[in-house]
Amino acid sequence: MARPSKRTTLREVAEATGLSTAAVSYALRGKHVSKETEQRVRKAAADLGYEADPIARALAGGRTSMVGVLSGDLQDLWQQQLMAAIGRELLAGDRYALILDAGGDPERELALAKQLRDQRVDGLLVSPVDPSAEGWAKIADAVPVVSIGDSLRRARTAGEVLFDNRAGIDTVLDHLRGLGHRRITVLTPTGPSTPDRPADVYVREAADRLHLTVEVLPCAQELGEATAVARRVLDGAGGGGARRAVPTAVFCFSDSIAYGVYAAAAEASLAVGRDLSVVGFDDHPVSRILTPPLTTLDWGLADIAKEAARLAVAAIEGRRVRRKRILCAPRLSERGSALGRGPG
Amino acid sequence: MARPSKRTTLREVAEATGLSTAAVSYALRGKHVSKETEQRVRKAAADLGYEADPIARALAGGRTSMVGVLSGDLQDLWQQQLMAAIGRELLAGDRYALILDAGGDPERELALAKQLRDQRVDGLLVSPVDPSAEGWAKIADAVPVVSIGDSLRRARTAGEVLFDNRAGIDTVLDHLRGLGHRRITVLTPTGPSTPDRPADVYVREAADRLHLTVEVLPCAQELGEATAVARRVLDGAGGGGARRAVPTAVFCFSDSIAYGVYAAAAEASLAVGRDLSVVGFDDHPVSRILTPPLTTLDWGLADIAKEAARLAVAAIEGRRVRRKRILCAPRLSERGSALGRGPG
DNA sequence: TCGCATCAGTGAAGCGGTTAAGTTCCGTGC
DNA sequence: GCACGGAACTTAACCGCTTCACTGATGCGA
Repeated sequence: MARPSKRTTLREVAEATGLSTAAVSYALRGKHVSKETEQRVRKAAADLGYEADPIARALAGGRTSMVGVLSGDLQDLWQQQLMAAIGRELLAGDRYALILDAGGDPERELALAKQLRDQRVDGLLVSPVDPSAEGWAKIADAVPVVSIGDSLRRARTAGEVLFDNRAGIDTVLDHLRGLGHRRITVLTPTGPSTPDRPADVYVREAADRLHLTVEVLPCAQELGEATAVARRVLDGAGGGGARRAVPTAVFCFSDSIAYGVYAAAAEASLAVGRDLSVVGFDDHPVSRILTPPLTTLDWGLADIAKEAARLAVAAIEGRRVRRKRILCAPRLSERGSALGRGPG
Repeated sequence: MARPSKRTTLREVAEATGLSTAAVSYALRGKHVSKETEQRVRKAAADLGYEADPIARALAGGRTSMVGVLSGDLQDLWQQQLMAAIGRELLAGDRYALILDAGGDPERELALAKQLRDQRVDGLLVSPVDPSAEGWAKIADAVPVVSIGDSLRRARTAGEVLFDNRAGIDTVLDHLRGLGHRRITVLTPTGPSTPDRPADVYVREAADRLHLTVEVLPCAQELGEATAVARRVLDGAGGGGARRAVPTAVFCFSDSIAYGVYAAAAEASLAVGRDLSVVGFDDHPVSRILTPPLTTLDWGLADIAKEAARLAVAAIEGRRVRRKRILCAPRLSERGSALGRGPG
């Protein structure tokens, strides 16, 4: 529990080599000293098992080689995938990825971001719950921030990887319309107070254009809750409790939510694909092994992780980058969960 | 990019109140000072928007209220769930959970653990790749460590949450035998050099006892790779490449792997449940919405997260705890993926 | 031969807190 | 009336590293 084995400090290496701590500090970072002393210092450091204390280093203003990765809601399976992928990407570049979960709470999200900033992470990747929060500005001023999925409107970020949601929505609704669907329910993730996310707007625009009857409902990512919401939808008892027509297709803004619909459909003995079409949004690996495999959007998770990491690393290293705003286009992974139906 | 807005420091609060920094430091932690000054200091601190710098605090030897959560392999869907659950659990207790991923690499795992220790996390939760590594000892001496899923044999940990693997294996193999299966393939996660994990041993013991023909194969968590391995198994071309009999049941040591088997079975036009029985190990939320729903073991993930967090927090706060070794018993979630078959 | 960069290395001042060891001041018990 | 003890603060020494300003040597062109 206590800290028995004191670690070797810079000073000890200095004493061992007969140099000043400053010289050693420089030497170990390959600056400013002769090749010869550098070798000598490195050897001594190795012999003594010296490893720089990241905390002291951070306090004195150095790099930490830590990068914060902040998920808005780690309950979402796709976010889990994304965070893991980003983590690996960064690890490959010898940086430590600290993954944090805001649990869908905008205040917590900001608090965590601040904590990360205070920990002197070199950079911060965030898939935000509340992209328009004021707080981002100050954070982005202190550390390079790359946002994923949404622009941090109030902040000057180091880059962003965005999803062309409008394209995604158009693609899916087009597809569903082409299959003959007219009455569609759209399930979007609940942001406790998701402010001006324009997804709803896009949905309504597309719906108007395509003459579709859509209903947009918020829905949590967690399977149980998603199932509950889906149950109500398939019951015709959605939204306000008013009894209304059951949709022929459900378009879910995350595969997690789609899984809830599968569960509810099974309970109601509805065959997904035949009796009810379902479309997801993320192409989670599991989606392809469902029965029927989930028709969903593929945004290229691996690339997203790669691009996001690249942007962050570039910013950290002070490199300029040509395009700091990446817009990902979706590809429809057409599988078996959305099928045609006679008109009506 | 630069750090423009300097944060208010302890000194500034001291000056504002006409006290010494020491007094302020004490006051803010409610020690050693009169009620009156404490109030005065708190007010000044609030007015100035003072927030202690965690790095400086850590350097000086204080608490950080950060807890490290280290996953051996965040590719595994169940680990994703577990880490997320632990994160929430800790968050609820006002501690920051830093989730890291060792990517299945034992060396990296230790490096990350050290990094975390050096970051002065108050505690460390770890679901280890290599529980018998020497390195754990020194880490556990510097920070309270709670291990999940395996004992850190060489280290004096603050607690452990273990799974009764033997019971799990017995349960599943018993179950499969009862259903009439005799030829069973067991797919275990690859540890790059998983040393003395006794799972294989348990499997063989149980197999001998039950007169089963089992083959144990290592398998990665990632869906693509798991599918590839499963493909070979269903091909009868497993292991060494020698042609041999196809098993009637596959027992997977993680649901992730089971998903790979589902995928491979679909490719081979085998109906899971009828033509091939599959059993998983984790009860991932998605498992219940597969077709057929995956028969798997339920270890009570929520409780695991809760217990692990509890042990860690207790250790951090220096509380003694009655049982620092929790053994979780599995419950068989019998669903549709493992069904009976005639003898043979 | 001199003046002036340049290079290798040193000293010391932080970074922003914590904490052990005083220093005052004051109420008490005897 | 006085030594004593504790409350309330202050002083100053770190924690371990980075970095700025500076000192000597050395090289070198003029």
